[in-house]
Amino acid sequence: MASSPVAPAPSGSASIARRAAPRVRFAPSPTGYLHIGGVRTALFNWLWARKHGGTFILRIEDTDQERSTDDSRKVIVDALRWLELDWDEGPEVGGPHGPYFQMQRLSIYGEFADRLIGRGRAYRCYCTKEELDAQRAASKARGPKGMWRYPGTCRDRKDHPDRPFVVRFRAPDAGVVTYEDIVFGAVTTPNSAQQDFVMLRSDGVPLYNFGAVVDDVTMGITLVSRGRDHMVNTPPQILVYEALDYAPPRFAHLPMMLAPSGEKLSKRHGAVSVSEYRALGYPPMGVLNYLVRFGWSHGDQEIFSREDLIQKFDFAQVGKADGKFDPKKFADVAFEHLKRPDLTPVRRYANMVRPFLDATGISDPDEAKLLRAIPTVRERARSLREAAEAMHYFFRKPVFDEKAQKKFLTPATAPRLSDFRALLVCVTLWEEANIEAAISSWLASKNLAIKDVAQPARVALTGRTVSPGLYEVLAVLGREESLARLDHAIESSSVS
RNA sequence: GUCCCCAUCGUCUAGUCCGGCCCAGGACACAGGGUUUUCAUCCCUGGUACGCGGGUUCGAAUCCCGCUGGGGACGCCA
Repeated sequence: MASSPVAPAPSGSASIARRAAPRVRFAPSPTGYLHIGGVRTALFNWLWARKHGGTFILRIEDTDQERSTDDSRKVIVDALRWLELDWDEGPEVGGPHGPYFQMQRLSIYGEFADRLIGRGRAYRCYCTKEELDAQRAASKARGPKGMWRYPGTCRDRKDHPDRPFVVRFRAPDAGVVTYEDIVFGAVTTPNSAQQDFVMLRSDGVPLYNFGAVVDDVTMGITLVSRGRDHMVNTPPQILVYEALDYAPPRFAHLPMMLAPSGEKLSKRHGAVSVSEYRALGYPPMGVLNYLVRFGWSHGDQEIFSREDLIQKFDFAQVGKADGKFDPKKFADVAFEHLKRPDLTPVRRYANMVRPFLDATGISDPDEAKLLRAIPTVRERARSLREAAEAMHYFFRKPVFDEKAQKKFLTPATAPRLSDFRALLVCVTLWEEANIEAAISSWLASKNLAIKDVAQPARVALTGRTVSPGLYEVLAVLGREESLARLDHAIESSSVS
């Protein structure tokens, strides 16, 4: 297998040999939704590639045919696209090292397995699953402390051309594997702890520790970053690299993200999939920002734009300790992104909030009005869903909240509202500052405070007692619409 | 049982590599207060942490050892 073409080395005279552009990958198995912990892994890899002008590869590890589904593949791809974690090679974009689905690479694994068998580093094992299961059960029965390991029954057995077999790796009996983890430092594991693991199933489909290595080798992966739960797989994988005569890539394991309770983060702890967070109305960068700060830090900085992150991210600042997911902190980080126009420009905000507006029945909001409305709801909406809830009444006739109407739109308040409307008619240039100025002088002349009209006017204009500032609401609504709503409210107050 | 990893406020973390600037800083959360036309935003104040025990040192959150606690793995799952 040809080693992969990487970026050309800097020309000869350069005294400092620069490391070649990294090739990293995210390799999910399409067996469900895209877990938020998986996103963090994808993000760190993506960041590393983008920072160093490297290549980010998406590889689908679909060898578990029982659980893999095409739907799930689609969900993962959609989620990554939504998060804008774009891949340079992989499904839908192709690339020179494909295919990027493991089930389409079966012949490659077969080749590599044969090579290992030829070198005596792997062998065919004819033990049946039933036999092995029986042995496992027996050892379990012998005592709770006896964990079963494959005893190497077929290590020196002769080949049976007519019997089904799996291919096992021949693990060394002595020695150690040591590797330098970028985040955890030197990790040494004795080979005596390894066993002859299965590389290829009886149907020729590879298992994780073999498939991943073959793919990483043939795809030219230079750095593998994955969850700490995979750290135990690294020594056996390194053994395979060595048996194959390839230099292993660098490894950077990531501490795990647990549920607030300290358990493994799963569905029963609430939203864990990207699609759920998306549906809840959190912006992609909010999700990414929370995730990146989980296990990584850049001094005291909490909030990052995508560009900022690419510039500042480094595995050197990744911590080793596992942590617990905090929904409140998550919501706050997401809110910060929604609040700040420098992080979420108004047009982007508009695009993101539209589907949520649509869900409230506003399918084609007036663009100019939407752009005017967004700044007024930014700081009171912690999610896009809340944003839609906080502004849908700008786009349709308000429905009066019953209690609000009873309290603020009464025959007693009607005259004041009429006065209020009359003064607004005189405002020629309909802008917030002008509106405010006009109202202020009217208030002064009448010896009133804004308090005295604000709530009735608010209910008249929005239907509710809670809304952005009165002047802002008027400005968003526009002259005609404001006057019309006031008219309607005055009418219904006098009637009641 | 075997192997691997980890350990600073309730939570995410800075500080740990190169010991003194840390009687430990930031953020979220929590409690109290302020600004305010509603709701928010915003601002101020407060409490709470270096798991324990030994070393080394003039001096340790920082270095070493042990303990305890937590996590991961031991599949024809990934």
